[in-house]
Amino acid sequence: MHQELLTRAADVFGWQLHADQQTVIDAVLDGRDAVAVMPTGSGKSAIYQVAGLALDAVVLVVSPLVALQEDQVVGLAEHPDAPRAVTVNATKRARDLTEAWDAIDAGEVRYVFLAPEQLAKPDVLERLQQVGVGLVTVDEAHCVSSWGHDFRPDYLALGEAIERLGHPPVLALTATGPGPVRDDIVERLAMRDPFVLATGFDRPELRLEVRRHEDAEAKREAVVAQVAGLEGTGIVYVATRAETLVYADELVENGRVARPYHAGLRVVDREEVLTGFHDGSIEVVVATSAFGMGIDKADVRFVVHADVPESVDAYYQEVGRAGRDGDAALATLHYRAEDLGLRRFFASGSPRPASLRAVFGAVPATGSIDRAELASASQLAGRTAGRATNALIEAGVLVDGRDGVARAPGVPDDAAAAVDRAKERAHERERVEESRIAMMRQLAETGGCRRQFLLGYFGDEMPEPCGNCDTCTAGTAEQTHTVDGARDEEWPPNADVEHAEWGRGTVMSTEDDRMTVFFESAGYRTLAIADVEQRHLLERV
DNA sequence: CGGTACGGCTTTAGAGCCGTACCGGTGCGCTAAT
Repeated sequence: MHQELLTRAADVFGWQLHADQQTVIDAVLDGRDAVAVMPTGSGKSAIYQVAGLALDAVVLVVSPLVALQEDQVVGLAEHPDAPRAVTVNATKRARDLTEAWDAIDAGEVRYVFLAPEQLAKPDVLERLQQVGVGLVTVDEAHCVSSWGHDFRPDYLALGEAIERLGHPPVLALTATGPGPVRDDIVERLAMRDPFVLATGFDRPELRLEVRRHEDAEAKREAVVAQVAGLEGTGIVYVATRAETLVYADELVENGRVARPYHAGLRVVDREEVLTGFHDGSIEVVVATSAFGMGIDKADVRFVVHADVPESVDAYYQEVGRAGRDGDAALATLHYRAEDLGLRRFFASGSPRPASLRAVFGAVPATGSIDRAELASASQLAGRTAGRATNALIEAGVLVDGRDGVARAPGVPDDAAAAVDRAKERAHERERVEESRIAMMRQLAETGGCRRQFLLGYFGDEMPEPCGNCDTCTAGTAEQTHTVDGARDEEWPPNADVEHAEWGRGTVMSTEDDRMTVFFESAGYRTLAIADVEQRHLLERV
């Protein structure tokens, strides 16, 4: 990287960039797409901010939460020599929005922060096309994979929006990107031969524990008793909004300064909890998964899961909020197999066939239709229409085109066949989701080292048990894990394989007599290595 | 999928059991009512 740019980064922002950051900056300045998977706090934002110093065009930053965008703009404005940054979103007053766009048009703005929903609006895209975008950054890029399909459909249309901006270099940033998620991001954002950087996932200062329960009542008592006795600040994650209230009450009765947090609270209450947590006046936040992105407190001492998370990815993100200062921290999962039921329910909501038919029927046989028009033409709620549309696009019967959604070329006019294909594809997705829950179950139920399992899931091999988890302490980890170098050579992590029924897959990890493979159509599958070898279940491809 | 609330039932009046219906997470943008 040029010394000149390093000097400017130091002058403007006061940063000494480390080698990882520099290689990614070099890649995007060379015009390449890039994916950077780096832990929170390792300076991901510095990558696009410094790249922006070297570019003479707008740096678009797609970010999931408006509140985070405002924080980033404030953060940039604290550096007097930093280029100007603005946000574009629906919460802004009309006058401020006009002023922001005027400044963008006049070339006075370098960083533009917005949510993917903005890029779904034709006028926003048109104005950005005219002013010219030099780099598209997708922050928290795992949202593309986890939210795009149903919750926030506009995430899936990002790839098309990027094409319409002339495909400037695309930079995807996330802290959680195991192979399958990374591949999904690359595909959805239509990235071309991206430079991929994934730095270490291990957080050795976190002690990992799982406590198993049979009875729901006993579990609740155990959680309250544990958290009441823990030192310092922490987070208790629960599955439902109602539980945040129950646990917060019980913790208060047990002498802790605890507050509930979930997305249904009034904005002022949410802000109060966030502020109190950050300044230390609130010791324990009992929260649903809404309490997450943007939490940046160094001295969180514990994360306790009162309910099992939906995936290993979610678990790792949530426990990763403890111990950012590098001091010892505790992550305890209170596990009941029955709690997985709620996760299955959340994962099971494929679009109804009637919605698929309505959307397909509303797309003209020739030409295309705007996504917003599609919702009204199909007489469905916006979100239902968006999900059904994405399901049809995923199934390949519709395409996201320049002027909206259109019939895929070469696909028959037959609505029933189109709906069947989309149903089949949605079913595949459900199988993948179920397999992710199954991996969470394995992590909770394994007698092996938790950290070895966790790192294996992220494609990082850890040769020895970690010594800082409950199974290592209990001694079961040592018994369970046997490293077999020869086997590892034959089925190394990230090897591409083919299975007769499940098709193409990627080896995630091998342990004991089993190996875990991620299949695009069937998700995570654990195979007995003896079977694989004797019955030739897998082929290297 | 699993928990809970509730209505109806009974070896019928006070309490417990059973079956059924319902509910459950994440945020953007926009609109209507205040």
